[in-house]
Amino acid sequence: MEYGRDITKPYRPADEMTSLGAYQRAITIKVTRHSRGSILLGAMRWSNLFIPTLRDAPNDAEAASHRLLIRGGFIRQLMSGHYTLLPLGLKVHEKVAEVVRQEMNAIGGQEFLLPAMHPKSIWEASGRWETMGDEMFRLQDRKGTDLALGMTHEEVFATLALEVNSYKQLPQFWYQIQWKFRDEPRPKSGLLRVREFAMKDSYSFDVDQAGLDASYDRHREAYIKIFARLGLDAVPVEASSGAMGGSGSSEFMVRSDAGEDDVAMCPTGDYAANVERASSALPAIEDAAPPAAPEKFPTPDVRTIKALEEIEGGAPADRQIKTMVYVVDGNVTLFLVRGDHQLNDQKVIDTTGSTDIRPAKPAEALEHLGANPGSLGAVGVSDDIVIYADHALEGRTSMTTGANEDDWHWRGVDIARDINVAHWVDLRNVSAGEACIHCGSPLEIIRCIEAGHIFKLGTKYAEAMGTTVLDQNGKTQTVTMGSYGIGIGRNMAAIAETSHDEAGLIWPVSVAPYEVAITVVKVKDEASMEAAETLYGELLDAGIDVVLDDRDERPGVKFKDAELIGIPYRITIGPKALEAGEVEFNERATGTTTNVALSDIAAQVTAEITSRR
RNA sequence: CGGGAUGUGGCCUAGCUCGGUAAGGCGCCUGCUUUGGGAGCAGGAGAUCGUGAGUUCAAAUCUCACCAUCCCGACCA
Repeated sequence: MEYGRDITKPYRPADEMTSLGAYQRAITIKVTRHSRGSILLGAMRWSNLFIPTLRDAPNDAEAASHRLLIRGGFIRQLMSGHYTLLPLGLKVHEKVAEVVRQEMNAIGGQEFLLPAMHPKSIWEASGRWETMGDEMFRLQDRKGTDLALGMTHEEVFATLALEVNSYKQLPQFWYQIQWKFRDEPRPKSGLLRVREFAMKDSYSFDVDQAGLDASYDRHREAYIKIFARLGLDAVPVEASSGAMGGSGSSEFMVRSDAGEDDVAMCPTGDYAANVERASSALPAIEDAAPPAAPEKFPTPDVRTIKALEEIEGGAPADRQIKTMVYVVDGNVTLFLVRGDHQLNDQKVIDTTGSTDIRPAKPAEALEHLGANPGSLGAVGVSDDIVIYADHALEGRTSMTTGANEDDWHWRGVDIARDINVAHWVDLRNVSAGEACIHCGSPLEIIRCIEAGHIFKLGTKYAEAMGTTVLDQNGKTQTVTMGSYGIGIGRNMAAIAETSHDEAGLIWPVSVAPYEVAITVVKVKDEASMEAAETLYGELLDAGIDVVLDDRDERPGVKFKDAELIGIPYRITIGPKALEAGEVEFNERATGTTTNVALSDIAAQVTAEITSRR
């Protein structure tokens, strides 16, 4: 009897499988919308599958997830930021999406599917046709009408919600899993940051703030469950709301060097925030009593904090005021932080509420302040220059700062007395080792992947679209919205990034491309192949997503592939053990192998897998 | 957009300094041998050396331009 490449000899049902339609149905992974139980599993013989594994990763792939997803035959790049999901990649992607879908449904989410292409008008209504800038892909149709490829869907959903008219219909949780297009300035690390990707985006609609708070909390809990099921250790952290606006947001962060965000975390777990908005407690500094007025003193060639520390009559960095000159909405604006602190750009954006921000050019500083960078300060500047100062400078006296005259500085500056601060705000970067604002423990700064982000949007978009309902008093109320996002492919990459070893990927059962592989050591051994086919049928019947490795390859090749691809369990059928009525059962994550009676293996594997879904 | 790097069969690389018409490994095809950890032998297919221009008797190699990709910084799921 011939095995191996013979696709005309399926396990079952033999007659059905000979029709092309039945065969296609069988090999198609179909994930239905409502429950895990209805995931239909295909007939999967490895000898017929397209799983192009590679021994070497392309040299321009650096991130572990990127390398392994390519080597394992999950993805291929078409161009920068655009990836093809190969059959194996699509299976994982669908399973991640299905976990998300189930948890959204569990909190009452209703699934939609919105167009990816939008008219200019709705983006103009929210003001984002302008503010999204180059991030938005734009195009025109044959009539010359301006269109955009959707990068998010607040506008469209808020428009749909025009048909909700009564508070009695609220809250509503609406979501979709759909493609987003973002013209990222720098796509990177395989699936971690791309320009075209599937996102689950959901939106809540409530009559009031209390309703929004509750909707937000329900999403937060759903997200915690989602990440737990995906095998991701995702920590909710306080986040900046960025371009979305709104009153608050949390990011779900997965610790990884491949990430792009830094999170300040208290080791006790009582505080975690993106450095874009993190704060910390600083020890108080005792200042000497200031002189009656600041003193100007010569500082030839001093242009840096460090140089000012070292010069005769200078001051340590924590007694200096660093003056950063920016242009905000066209106006020169000063941001002051302590000399040893770093200005955080996101905090500048968040506190000013503007996205039109750039550092001033030296010529602009010279024009408005009278000196070049290195000698700039806020003492005695014109009243029409708005000054923001960091909290760490509040109450400080006897400070040193630039005198707005090259080669001169002030000392003895009493900030309250000498500088006209308009806004006392948080502007500085938190550094590792600074004290937690809750418990005083030293904070750690941890590199993370942003796996999800939830926002309290408030009424911004509903107002723009005119989305209102009548409340219990018959009064018109603008609905208040939340929006909640999870990148499907990004999460897939995050799992790969955090769960692999030298041999390859280690998928959790919940998203594994196959739950178990049956590896036939010697396909030409009839007894082996028969046992394998029988077991394969039993597992299919039990609803297990199983692949039969019936390739006529040496066993080493098959073991390596199964490990690279990260299939959680492997059943090895070899002639010797089989004579004793046994097969090997191997767990990918631990590497443990046990011999199990052939008669017991199906039940044991099924129990193991179903307990881990 | 600023800085750095790279582009040679499907994948990894050599060749480039010092021009002479492309080499090896993996993979693929055929045959034989092999069969519990990426097999061996023999034969074979597959490359306008990113694109274009220039220099030269001659360009993968030198020059210029462009394109693409990756990495580091400003943005976000």
